[in-house]
Amino acid sequence: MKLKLGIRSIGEAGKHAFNHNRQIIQLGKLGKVEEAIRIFFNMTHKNLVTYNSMISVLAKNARIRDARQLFDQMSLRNLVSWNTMIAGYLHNNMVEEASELFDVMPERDNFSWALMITCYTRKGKLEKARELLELVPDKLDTACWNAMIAGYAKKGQFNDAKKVFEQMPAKDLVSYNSMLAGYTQNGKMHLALQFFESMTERNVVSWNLMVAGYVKSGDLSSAWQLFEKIPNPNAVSWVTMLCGLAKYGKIAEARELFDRMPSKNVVSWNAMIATYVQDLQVDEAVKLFKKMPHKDSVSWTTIINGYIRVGKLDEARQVYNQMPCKDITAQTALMSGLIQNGRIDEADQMFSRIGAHDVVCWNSMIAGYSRSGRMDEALNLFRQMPIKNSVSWNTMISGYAQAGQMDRATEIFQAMREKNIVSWNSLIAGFLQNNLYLDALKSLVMMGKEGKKPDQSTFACTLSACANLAALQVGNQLHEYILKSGYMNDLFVGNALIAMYAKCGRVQSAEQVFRDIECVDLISWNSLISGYALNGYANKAFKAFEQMSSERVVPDEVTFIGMLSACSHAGLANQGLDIFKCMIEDFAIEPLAEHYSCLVDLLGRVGRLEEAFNTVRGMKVKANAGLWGSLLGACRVHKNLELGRFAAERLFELEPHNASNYITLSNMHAEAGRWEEVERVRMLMRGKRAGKQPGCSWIEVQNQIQHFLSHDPAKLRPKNIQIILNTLAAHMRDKCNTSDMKSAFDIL
DNA sequence: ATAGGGTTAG
Repeated sequence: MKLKLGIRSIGEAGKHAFNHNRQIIQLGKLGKVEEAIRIFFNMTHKNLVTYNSMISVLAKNARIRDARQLFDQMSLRNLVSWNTMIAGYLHNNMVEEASELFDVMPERDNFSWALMITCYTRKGKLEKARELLELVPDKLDTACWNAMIAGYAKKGQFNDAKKVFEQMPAKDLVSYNSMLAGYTQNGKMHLALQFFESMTERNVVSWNLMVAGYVKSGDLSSAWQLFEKIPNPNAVSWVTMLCGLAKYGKIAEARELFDRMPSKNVVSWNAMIATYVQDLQVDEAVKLFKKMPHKDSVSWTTIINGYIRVGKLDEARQVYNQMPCKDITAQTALMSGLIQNGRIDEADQMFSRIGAHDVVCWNSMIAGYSRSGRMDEALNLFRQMPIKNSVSWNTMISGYAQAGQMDRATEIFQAMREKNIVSWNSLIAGFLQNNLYLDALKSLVMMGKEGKKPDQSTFACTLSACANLAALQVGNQLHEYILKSGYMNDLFVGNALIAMYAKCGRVQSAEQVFRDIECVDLISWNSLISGYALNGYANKAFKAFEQMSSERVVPDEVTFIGMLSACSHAGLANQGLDIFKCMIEDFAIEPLAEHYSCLVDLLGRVGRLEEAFNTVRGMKVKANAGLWGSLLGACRVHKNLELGRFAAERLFELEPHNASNYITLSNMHAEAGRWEEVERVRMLMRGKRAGKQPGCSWIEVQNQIQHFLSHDPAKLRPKNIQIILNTLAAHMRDKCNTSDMKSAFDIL
């Protein structure tokens, strides 16, 4: 009797534990770790599964250290406990820790081997994964083989993937899909289609892969055709197609699809909300958010981010406050919102109050400090964070680079164990930002030696640095490199090349690149037009504008900045005015301060100062320093002291520490013989402690950068350069009215 | 009920 009762009570306790274990797992999936932990501690009858489940939940919710602690505390472990812990490390990208456990575990099964192989493939250590695959005792278990195929396929090593695929004794559908994923994820849709059609058996995952592949490669109509043929589309199929439409701006079509979905899950709702957020239609997003039956943390976070993206921080905070269970993602979202609005100290307070930071949260705070130039605080956090990922390291590298501390950036870079493309890009961009071309180029070469191929952003950032520095020689070398590495068809790279050549004064090369690009976009046109403008080719700019219109490319704000500045550089005031009018009336573009700035420059140069000033008075946007600077310059040339003084005073408000504004005004007074005024402005300048940044320019001659500082001692210059400068000065004196050009001679 | 391999949302 007693025994029976005992057994029954154990049975009931077991049932109890069973239910609690399930609860723990479910809460873990919802990200509610704290609640899961509470249940765990309140359980009187914990069994082995309870511990295993708790370890899994902790590991998957950024509490990997707690997970390990619990694992170590267990008096009895089974194989699942070991596998769960290894899976936890896999989830947190901690391969070394996983490998240590794998080495000491008492026995291994197929799960253990597959886990470890996946660990290595995720880190890109394919040789290591391959070694392990050879050692797997059970050759018929497909998971290990499949993990290996996926590893090769994701890296684009199709031949290796295919070899493993053909070698494996028993294939299942996942093996086929892993191969297929390799093709679709790497944009090889031709191969993908071939493989897909050769498959005798397909499931919805195979179809979904194809649709996603077409979406990714920009072939929306093929994606749609395939989507419509899917025998039993599931939620993933619908969401993939929806996001495909959203990606190409077809918001209304995406909504239509959403309304047609037979069964919507949370992900479907979240995808639609994210689509509206991405399109900055936050009100629409909120409407759906309020309607959706079950909100999860992604739904809440999307709305919070949506409000932040449109600058409504208060609304974001309200939503956050209403959120029932604030997980780390939501906390980080709001914290980033504070950072983006420059409220970094509030963000830091919030950071301190967060209990369990994950890597993303640490990284966001570090990025916040780093972007505001507070590198000491960034470093402090970086040192404190328990687990760093590549983003953490890269943030520090670009932070130091922006702060002009390339020695520190290099130190961080060298201390990094696994450098990725972004690390190299950050370092190279840093060198370029700090005018260290040679170091940048050396890094580019070193990067190649270490087996890392530069990507489009390597080229885009190096080219834009070359453009800003007019470093033509480096730009040319990059161009050759780009041609060799096959990135010429990338629009980012192509457009950066156009801009580089244009800014280096090589209009013909810019045109050549423009012609070589297979399918130009608006940015390509804008780069070309700005290039013409910059180099004084107004007629070419006009022609390009006509041609782009005939090809049905619709100009934007930037196009018109280019067009107006083309007119301005060529002294074509009336055409400029016409274009300005056309922009507003025919293209419904609201002029920005930059457009007005061009207009003022345009009118000011030809002496139409009254009109320039009336333009400024009539404008709706706030005038910027560039605009007042143009007006002041024009007033000096055309000797309008009264208006010049007005413009100068606005400039003193906007940039009180910029000495050149004070100097221009004081020179104007001097030229008019008003010596008391000269003294007054000089006093004002001293009062504001305005410092003069010496005028600086440089050109590249035979791979050497030659710097020129205004008023630098002539003896520091090479003799031949000084001779050229003197000759130039003589030419200028010959052509111009000396008193007007006085400032131009400052450099000589 | 807890651990592995292929597809979707922040």
